[in-house]
Amino acid sequence: MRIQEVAAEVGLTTRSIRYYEEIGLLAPARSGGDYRLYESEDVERLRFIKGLRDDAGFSLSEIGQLLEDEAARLRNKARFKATDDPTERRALALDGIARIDRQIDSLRAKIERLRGMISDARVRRDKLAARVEEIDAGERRTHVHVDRARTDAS
Amino acid sequence: MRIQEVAAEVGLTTRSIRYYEEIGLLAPARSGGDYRLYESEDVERLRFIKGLRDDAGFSLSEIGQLLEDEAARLRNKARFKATDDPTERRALALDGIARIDRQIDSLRAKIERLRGMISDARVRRDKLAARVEEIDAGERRTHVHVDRARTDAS
DNA sequence: CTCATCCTTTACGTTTACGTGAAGGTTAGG
DNA sequence: CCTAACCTTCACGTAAACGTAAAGGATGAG
Repeated sequence: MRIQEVAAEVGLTTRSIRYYEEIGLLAPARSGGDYRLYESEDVERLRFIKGLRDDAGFSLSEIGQLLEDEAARLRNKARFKATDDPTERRALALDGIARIDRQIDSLRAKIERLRGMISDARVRRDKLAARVEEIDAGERRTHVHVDRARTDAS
Repeated sequence: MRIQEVAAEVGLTTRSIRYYEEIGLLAPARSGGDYRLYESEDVERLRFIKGLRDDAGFSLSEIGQLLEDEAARLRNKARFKATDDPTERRALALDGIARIDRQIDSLRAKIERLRGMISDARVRRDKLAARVEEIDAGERRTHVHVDRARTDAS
């Protein structure tokens, strides 16, 4: 796959993709004529980058860190397969677990802060909902109610 | 409160605070000598801005949108107090609820995407943990306790 | 072989979100 | 009243994350 096709599929501009390569997030193969050639693995990587950027709001340097951890994971995996020394295999696995735990902690911290913001908002929401119910209770002739479904789940 | 005190308390630089004012996120009162004077309400607002910026990764323009919603909420609140027509009061409360729900939805969507990333990570983690347990089980069975800690290459 | 359409590198431009002085006014303590 | 420590408004500088155009090479259909 060449760059424009990848860009269309993933939803990035060619400039962004080249930029990501420039700062070391990516390293596609080259054709004889110096064209960049993207494997499905590269496309996956780009999707991952876009997800981290758009969904989680990570900076490209943070993403770089996560990808390096990912690369270390793959190196560990290869080394794990190459050896049969249980002590080394155990150490490799534990290292992988530590890396993943760091990633999870960072994601979880983000979630916790977002949750705090939600619960603040929910307090305000419930106050308003209570107002509406008061009014409705006062107006016995009407048959309306407030949708409280959103206040149930977190 | 003057700008430096606020900055220290909230954890922002004076430059950032002035910048937020410049782009319309804030409008503190002024003293006779043109000094900015911050009320506790302004400090709250700054905390809110910092939270959205750091925790949720919102851009300042997105934050501006949220704050406008917040301002509309306050206008509604004032209007709510000023009237006693139950129909209008009900409409105002419902409008406020709708605004808050939009905020919550946007936060929740972010959380969901982060959660997806966490569960991906957890799957990988569990696989590695299983490896470690396998190894430990094997070691117990064979009763081999050679200390190779210093011979491994990480 | 030709032409259109890709692709390449190089390089300057842009927006966001500030940092960092410069030049000067304000305020509180001694 | 003086001085240090605030504050003010310019105004230029910067890093990140690209946009955009120029100048030229590669590739595929006809």
